[in-house]
Amino acid sequence: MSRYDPTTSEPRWQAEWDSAGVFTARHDPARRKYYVLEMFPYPSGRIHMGHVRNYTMGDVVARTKIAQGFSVLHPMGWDAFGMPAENAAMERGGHPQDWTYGNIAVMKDQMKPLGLSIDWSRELATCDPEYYGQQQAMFIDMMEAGLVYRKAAVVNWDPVDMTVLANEQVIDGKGWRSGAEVERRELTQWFFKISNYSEELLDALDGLKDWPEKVRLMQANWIGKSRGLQFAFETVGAPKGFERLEVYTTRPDTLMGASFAAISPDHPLAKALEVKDPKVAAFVAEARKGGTTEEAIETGEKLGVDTGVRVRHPLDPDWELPVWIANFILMDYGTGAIFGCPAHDQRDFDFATKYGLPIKPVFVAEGADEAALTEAFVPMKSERVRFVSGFAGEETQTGDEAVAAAIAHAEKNGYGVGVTKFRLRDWGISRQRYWGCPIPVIHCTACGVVPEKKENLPVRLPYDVKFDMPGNPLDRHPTWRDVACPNCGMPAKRETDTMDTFVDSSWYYARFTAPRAATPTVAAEVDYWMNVDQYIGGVEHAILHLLYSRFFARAMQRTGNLPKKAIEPFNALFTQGMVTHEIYMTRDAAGRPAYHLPEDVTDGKLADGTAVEVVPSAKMSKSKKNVVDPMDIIAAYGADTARWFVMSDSPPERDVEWTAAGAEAAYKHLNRVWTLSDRIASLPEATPGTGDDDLLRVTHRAAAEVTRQIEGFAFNKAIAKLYELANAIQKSDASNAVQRQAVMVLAQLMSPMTPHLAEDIWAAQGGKGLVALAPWPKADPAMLTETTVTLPIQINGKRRAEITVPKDMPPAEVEQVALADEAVVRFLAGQPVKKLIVVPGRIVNVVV
RNA sequence: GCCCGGAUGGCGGAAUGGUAGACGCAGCGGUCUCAAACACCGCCGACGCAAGUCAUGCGGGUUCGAGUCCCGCUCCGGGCACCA
Repeated sequence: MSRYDPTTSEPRWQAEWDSAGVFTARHDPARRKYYVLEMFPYPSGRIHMGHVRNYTMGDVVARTKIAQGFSVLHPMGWDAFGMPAENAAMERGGHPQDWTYGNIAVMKDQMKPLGLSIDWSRELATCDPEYYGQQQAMFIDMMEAGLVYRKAAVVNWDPVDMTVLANEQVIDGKGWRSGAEVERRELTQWFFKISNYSEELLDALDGLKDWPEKVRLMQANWIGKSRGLQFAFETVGAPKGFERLEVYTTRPDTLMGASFAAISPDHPLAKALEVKDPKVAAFVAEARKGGTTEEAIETGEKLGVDTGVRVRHPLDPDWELPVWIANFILMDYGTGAIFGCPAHDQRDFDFATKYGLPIKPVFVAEGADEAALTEAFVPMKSERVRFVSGFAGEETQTGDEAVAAAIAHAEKNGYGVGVTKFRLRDWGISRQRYWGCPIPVIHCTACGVVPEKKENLPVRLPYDVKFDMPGNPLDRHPTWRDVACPNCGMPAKRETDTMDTFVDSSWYYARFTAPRAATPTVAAEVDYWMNVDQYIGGVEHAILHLLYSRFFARAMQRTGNLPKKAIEPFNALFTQGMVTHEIYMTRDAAGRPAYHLPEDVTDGKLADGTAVEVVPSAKMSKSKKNVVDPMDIIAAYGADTARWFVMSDSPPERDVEWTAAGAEAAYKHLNRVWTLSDRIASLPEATPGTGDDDLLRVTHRAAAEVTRQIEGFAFNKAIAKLYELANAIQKSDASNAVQRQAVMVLAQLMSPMTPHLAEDIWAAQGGKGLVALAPWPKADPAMLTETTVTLPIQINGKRRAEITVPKDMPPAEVEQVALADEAVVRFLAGQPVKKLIVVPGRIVNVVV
């Protein structure tokens, strides 16, 4: 008898895998490659259970593919630029670079004991000049390709700290440190022309068959292709230069219901009016308060001011509409100006009701009378409506038909044109921060904006910076900032904005194929390894990161940095759920919450006996202290227990709640499996038994099922099957040889999830070499077939009996057997059978 | 506010439109033990003595048959372009 002892055996197997080079990715043209990638972590300080879950999923895929004979690339890196490093420097002193590299060292040390099949020789960090220098080279390539430009864009401005704030740093419209009311302010910023690819990024979604449907839908809605009418109102009483007001609408069919026009507070007309009209100026100033997020704008109180300017209705020159400035209109979408049709848009309805503007229906529900509206009538697109006013006539039609008719009418009569627009905006990448990739351009008074010469790359971040005052320290760094113009040699200034960290993460997957190359990528390596076959990460990245990566793949190909294929970076995507935990909270006298770590809470009480309030499970977060440190679990039970737990029970796309009981149960099961193997190993050679064939069939069926479930990303179901196989071996009375065979297959099938225990069992049963390299078990189809089948019999849809018949019995015979069944006869009680439905191999339903 | 998901026993969950609750946890009963723990065996949706009835967030609908499809809600979660 020997004990399951993960603490000593896990490091031993990790050393064995290392020395055998099991996980080193090899460019081997003779073998099929498989590239599996998990979204790389931000080096926040310590790994958490979410990381364990994410990387274990990737590991299961990678290990299965290795066993199936693929040449596997499974790399790891660090998304190492970002705000937290600067925040740490401001709060605790120190330097973002030191903080970041320190965290990377700690987290790497924490990841090693998990026994992940990572090729660490390809490790990269985005804050490494070796990485961001290549990124700068690509930025310059993109400039040359016309994919980069500058324009004014709004940012969150903290008027007290005199600094730009991230959306995260705006809390209830106020700066997180100063508490001052945030304003929207315009700044000249760098942009990538992702909008050049709107149509293509949308169309190509159809080809992403192995992406979750919901992610494709979210991206499609985000890109937001719409067909609408663009036309211009003729203005009355507007300042010079504003004789026309351009409007885009997706609902031109409601034009006859217009009761006002409205423009964004950021619209040029609003800016022109604010100069001369104090009332407008006051409103616009008020409307610019608050953050820049669409959520803040859309959920705030809808306010407006009448500018006094009027516009003529395009279909009736005598009909004038007032022009309002409204705080809910986004300058970034359409033309920043709309017409309001209160009868058929709820937001316009609320606005009109509030300010006493007319509400005039254009159509009513088919068959309904025209009556006063209590809310906007917005039909579904396919719903037929009856027009009661306007050019579209009296006939009924659907919304889609009406829109098309209205565009046709406008084009025929020359007052507007049908246009296709996208909601997707260009990608603003400028950040007024230090800890990011410097934008490699120089501003020269004579030459304008000049890219840095490629031979001068990387433009390195200076180390000697201080974070003792708000703002970007690069702005205050004279020797770094003040340089000679690369073009004319005259004194010039370096761009001090750095890049959005999403840029860093938009191409790292390609860099992994040649992480040390002197160019961003290397054709031969990209050709072999790309695309990523399986990408795994959180659903919170469903839109931005994934869309930016898809854009970057295209931009890189355009600039020759991603040769040949790789138009789509990720062939298959899996979005995993979060790891959650209950939150334990107490309140102080003032009612402010205090949070407590799970390890400090026993039976709902703190050590001093205070009862805690239990808040339902939520994403593990440091601020709520509902975290379990993976290192504690590994120390107590070993990595395999943590891995087995996060893969069992919950489906991987859903959240999983970490519970101490669950971890304990996982540990117990692994012990049971070890004990089972140990018992079989200690049986004398050639111990006879009964039921060999049964156990073999169970083993083959398990191999088939587990493989199917792993390949379908249903790890919880794979684990359920592994429980069944372990239970079956436990109960079996088969011969020693067959039991050994079964337990070795069990070890192999478990090896992606619990690789160390699998090696232990493999070795104990006399397996050759490492189980990590043993060929994946293949089920014999002959062992999977059944000869009989049990069919439930329903009477009027309720299950009343069951029969067991040969699998291939013809339906007519099944009917006879079913109707002759004693229970069926009893239930029918002589009633005539109206209908009999036999679904072969499935069910019989008798209708009376 | 807008876009996208989710909801099934005490708990996590399973179920190509075809026997609702696989598998696991907790619980209950038993074996072993002086005893406890461990381990092992068995039971385990609710109500009912039983036959059976009721059960997949709520309200409708389609179907021989609905957890699954359709319509209308509720609650919870993710995203909303400077968190990563």
